Amino acid sequence: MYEKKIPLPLECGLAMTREILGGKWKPNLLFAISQGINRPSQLHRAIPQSTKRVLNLQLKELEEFEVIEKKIYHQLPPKVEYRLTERGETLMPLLSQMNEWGEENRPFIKRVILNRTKVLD
Amino acid sequence: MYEKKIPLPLECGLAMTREILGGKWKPNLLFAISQGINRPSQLHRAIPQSTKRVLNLQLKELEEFEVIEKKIYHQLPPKVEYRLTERGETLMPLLSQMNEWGEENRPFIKRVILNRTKVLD
DNA sequence: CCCTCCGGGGATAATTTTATCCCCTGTATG
DNA sequence: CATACAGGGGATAAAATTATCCCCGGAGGG
Repeated sequence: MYEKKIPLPLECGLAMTREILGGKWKPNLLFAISQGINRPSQLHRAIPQSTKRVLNLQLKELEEFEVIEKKIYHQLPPKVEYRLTERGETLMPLLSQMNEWGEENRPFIKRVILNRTKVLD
Repeated sequence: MYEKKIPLPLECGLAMTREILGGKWKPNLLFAISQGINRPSQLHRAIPQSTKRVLNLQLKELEEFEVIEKKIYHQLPPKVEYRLTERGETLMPLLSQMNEWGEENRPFIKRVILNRTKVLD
């Protein structure tokens, strides 16, 4: 994993949460897993904008912080399942709120983003 | 501002929220402003790990998405005050939860982070 | 005159995060 | 044999975000 050169503020709750949920696809992954979409290939199909590779990296970090658990079935073809840990469960309310707030404000935010380039017509 | 080359999923609530709160210091800024620490120099003193420059950039983005408002008093010495907009107020519950979750899990997260390098003893 | 404070930002570097590309084991199916 | 599926990851590039450096105007106090 990439080793940070700039230490992050370990005494700040906000920074801690950011460390867990800050990854681009982490919230989506957690959300999906909580809904039972818990196998790597399923997750990739659920989030096709990303790549297996990247999703694996983010999953690994979620696992490192014990927010999800990985179960490997030593079979052929291989089978892997992720699921939320207890700690992970405690994140769900937060995720829901993030999603709700985003949905409620989406129309506006979208407009702002699109207007950043449109103005140049 | 930097113009993104990879378009973000405009139909996803989580992505929208990330767009607003994703900046490294944005949650801290919002939190501080909500507490009445609302002048640029005060904010910088409250978040000395960052720089005026960087804080200004992030404040500008928060302003762009109408989460905060900037009031400029044309005086000498100049005076500027930020405050939450209505939209910004709706973020506060989210921020509180992020902070709480982070605080509750801080000991553990901290340990994980520190152990990433310590193992090499 | 020098330093401090208030506010600001251009230019550029460094860091961090994501993406891309391609290869791997092994089974099954056309 | 080729392709698809299940799982995985090294190497490297690109993108995005943060940091650093230094300068600006103007007022005020030693």
